[in-house]
Amino acid sequence: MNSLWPRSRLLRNSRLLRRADAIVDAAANVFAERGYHGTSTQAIADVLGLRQASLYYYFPSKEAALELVCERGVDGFVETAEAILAGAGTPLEKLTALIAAHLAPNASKRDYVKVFINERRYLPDASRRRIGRKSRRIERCFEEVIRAGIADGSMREGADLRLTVLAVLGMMNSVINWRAADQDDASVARIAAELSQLVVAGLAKPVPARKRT
Amino acid sequence: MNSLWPRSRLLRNSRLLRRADAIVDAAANVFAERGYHGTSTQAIADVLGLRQASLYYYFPSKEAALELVCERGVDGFVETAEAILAGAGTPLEKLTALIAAHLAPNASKRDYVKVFINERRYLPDASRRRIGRKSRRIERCFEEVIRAGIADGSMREGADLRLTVLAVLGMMNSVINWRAADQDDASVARIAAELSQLVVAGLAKPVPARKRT
DNA sequence: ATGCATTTTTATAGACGTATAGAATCTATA
DNA sequence: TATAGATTCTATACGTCTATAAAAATGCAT
Repeated sequence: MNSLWPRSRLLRNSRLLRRADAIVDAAANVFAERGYHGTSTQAIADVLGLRQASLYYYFPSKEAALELVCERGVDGFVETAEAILAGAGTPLEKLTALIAAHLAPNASKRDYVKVFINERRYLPDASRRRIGRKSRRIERCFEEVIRAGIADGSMREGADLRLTVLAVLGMMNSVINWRAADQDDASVARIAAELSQLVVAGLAKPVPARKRT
Repeated sequence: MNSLWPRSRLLRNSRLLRRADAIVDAAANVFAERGYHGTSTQAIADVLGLRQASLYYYFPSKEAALELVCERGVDGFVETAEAILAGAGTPLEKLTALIAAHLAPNASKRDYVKVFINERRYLPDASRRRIGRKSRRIERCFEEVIRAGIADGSMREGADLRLTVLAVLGMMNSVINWRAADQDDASVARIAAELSQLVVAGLAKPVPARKRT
């Protein structure tokens, strides 16, 4: 009749996890604002109305906190991207979907994404590499979709694939640093639409096709 | 017959300036690698084989050093961009030239540019605003050239101008963070060409024009 | 060589930052 | 309400960091 853990332990865990979540959220907030090295554990505690030393009940070190934040910052990106790649649609449609999906967390997880983008380089080697592997999987999704587009004739050949992907990712990742924090989710969708348009069609006006009939 | 200052003073100044240059160069180097807040004045001194306290003969504070580095990082960008805008050429040609000019310092002033891009947000308010004004002048150059392109029919209408400019700048500014440091100047030119192509033409294959004759 | 100005060093004040230990307080439940 | 365990607090060790002051060393013109 007993479950694996006593009820109290489950309760404890759920409360602990909720609180831990709030702590990491505060860390993300301050890291995003002032950068990892510019943030003192005191500043994180201030956001929560906690004492500086109390944080160490929830994580063993400041570095560990950064790791948690970055983890959440990149979480879901890979899965979503790979799902889009595996799903239905033309390469051009998938590219547009990838861009929209990549930008969506700009609204829902702003601080986490910002920290992931700007501060992950300060992670200790081990976790930086682990997280770097995820980044590379995302890059590969974009690569694959463009490769497919070239193969089926919908995208132009001749571009340096890797370079193009890094450029497009760089463009998308810059958004977190210039989009106003107080804008709504719709603004992210609008940005995604504009960036897709830019990446797919470019700025030049297409040569008008001769009469179709 | 006397110049404004005695010869010794000029000599002093030129030597002082050369040395100051080396100091700022070392600061740029370490700031670029570890970030502003991740850098101790000790680390800068180590690069030079100097004692930590000796740095303060050349600048009054670490913040002042960051300011000098950022200053040099953005220096020339505005002038070059405005010159291109004022010069001859079609908007599309000018856009390509702007992109090439914006990327060129990636090779020649790598550390300075990297610090300007990644660390300027840690500048004290006054200098951050001053340097921010320069950034906005650069943005305006891109805006103007696209506006001109739309006006003369060479670029497509309907895009959000400001958003497009920020995206293109974000794309270009990301280069400093992913281009391998040990590559030659030619690689920057190649990247510039690719990015121009991407921004101008997009990834989609143009609909083949019906027979021209 | 001497003397003056420049540059660098030593020494250190004083603030701040991370992390630990153990005491105090809170919470849920019997 | 008494108790056990969870959470937070106080106090503090200990290292690191920026910046200053004064002494020492160096370079240079005469």
